[in-house]
Amino acid sequence: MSSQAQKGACLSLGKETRCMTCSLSSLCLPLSLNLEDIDQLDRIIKRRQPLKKGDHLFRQGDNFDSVYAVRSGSLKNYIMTNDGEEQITNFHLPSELVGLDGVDCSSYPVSSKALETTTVCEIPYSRLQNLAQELPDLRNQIFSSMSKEIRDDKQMMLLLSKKNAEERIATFLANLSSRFKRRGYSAYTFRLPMSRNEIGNYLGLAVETVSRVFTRFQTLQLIAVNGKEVHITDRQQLQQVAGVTECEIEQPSKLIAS
Amino acid sequence: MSSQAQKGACLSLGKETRCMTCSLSSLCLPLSLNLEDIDQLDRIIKRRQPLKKGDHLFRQGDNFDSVYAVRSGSLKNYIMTNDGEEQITNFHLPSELVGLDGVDCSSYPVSSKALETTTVCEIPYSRLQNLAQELPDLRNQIFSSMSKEIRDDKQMMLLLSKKNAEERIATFLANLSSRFKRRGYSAYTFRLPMSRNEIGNYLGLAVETVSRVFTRFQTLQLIAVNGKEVHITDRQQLQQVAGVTECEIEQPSKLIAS
DNA sequence: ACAAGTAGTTGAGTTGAATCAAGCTTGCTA
DNA sequence: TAGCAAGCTTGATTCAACTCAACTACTTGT
Repeated sequence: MSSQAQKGACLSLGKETRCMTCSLSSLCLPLSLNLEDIDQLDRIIKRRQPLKKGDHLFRQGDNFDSVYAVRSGSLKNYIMTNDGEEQITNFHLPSELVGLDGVDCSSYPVSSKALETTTVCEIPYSRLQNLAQELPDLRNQIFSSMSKEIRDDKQMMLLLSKKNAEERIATFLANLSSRFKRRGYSAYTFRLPMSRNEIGNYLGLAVETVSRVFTRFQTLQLIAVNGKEVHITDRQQLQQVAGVTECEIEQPSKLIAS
Repeated sequence: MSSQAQKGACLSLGKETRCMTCSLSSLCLPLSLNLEDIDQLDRIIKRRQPLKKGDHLFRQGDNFDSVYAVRSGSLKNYIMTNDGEEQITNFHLPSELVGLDGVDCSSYPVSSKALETTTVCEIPYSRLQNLAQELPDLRNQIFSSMSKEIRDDKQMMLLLSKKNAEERIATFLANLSSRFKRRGYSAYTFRLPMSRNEIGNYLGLAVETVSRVFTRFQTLQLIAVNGKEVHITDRQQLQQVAGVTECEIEQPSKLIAS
């Protein structure tokens, strides 16, 4: 478990860790920043102590000062409803940026909590802002990340407003599969970092429904599940149930493609 | 109808229209750009011929080249599902920016269609990008708009995944009310620019359900409806049904507040 | 001014997912 | 390693919203 969590982390840990040598840099900095630019970015990034499962990276209402890149582990972001219920708005895997939705607020509009032992790179926003002025590529990268988040959110709205339970879960699994694949893990066998409860919360379904659909998908030979371990037996069929074509699941951005 | 649509438009129409004299500038450019900055922005903005009801501002897949500010009228943005159904992701009222979710794509990820006669200011993205490099305030303004959109999207997810039909419609009406108020219209009496069908599509409800809830709200003396004309009789109660506090409906951004 | 189509309302019946309830499994800790 | 709590699964029942259907009220075009 610990070894799996480390796979996505930087090659050399400790104080000497640099963006330039980080195995994630091609994902969290997909544009071709030149070496000098990377070096500048490197200098403002703080490496933090790992978060333990259940620790908060930040809480809704906390003073907004930094954005974060996940290095290993995973996070859930959630907002609170008036009656104290939580609504999960996102799960974050290694290389993904967290906290950009706080940019124009004095405080974070969501809470972010570790689902397992998790390490992040902290990027103080005020310094990022200064740096963005000098580095057009970096600035575009931030625009790009935000714009991707907006697009993903629209897809999520579609899911929540039009898809039934089976389609939601198929979409969720196919999406996770693509994200793991992109990060060099298997697209077919992976471990869910979140509970059934959290999946249901995120997808707008009751836990029981999540459980039932998992069982149904196993009967249909689409997946094989053992606790949190998932094996996708028929990826194509799963994507068909999801009602999406491959490219919709994780659309490569213009900048990555070029 | 036409006169109402014009209220939000620039004070002087025609070729001489300038951001500086536009009654919307405090909304679409809420930060304190200095006069020189506004002048620079002014030079890159194109005023377009009004769109007629049903005209597209752009279509999903169109080459991304500009973002737009609505001057008068209204737009709906929508994505297409695989089976050709549309999912409305947003309605846009005067002063709101449209098209920012295309920033890191070569093409718009959504379509945008006029709900009535609508005028927009076109801002060519390549030139905005150059300008953003020189004007930190403008750059922050763009970050800010995108980040607000992300926050709104999260609230929409909460609505779609946790709220029932009554809560959804109350939230929708309370939100529109706040947006009209902010633009100098009445918060209590306004005209819905969209059909019941479009409201249902947006909120993840059947048309019939929208209609029934409208009727129920009238019986409860929360609102009075006559076709597309809505009068809010008990705003406080409506907000209570919506399950939000006033500030959540249209959260002022840090930049506007400061 | 009228016909025809579109948008909105209302009622009846159906249904997919929620809720309630109970049993099972896993993992922690004392 | 026994005992307990939390997470997960499965079944039975309920219910909010959907679908289908019929009717009414507006538009719009000729």
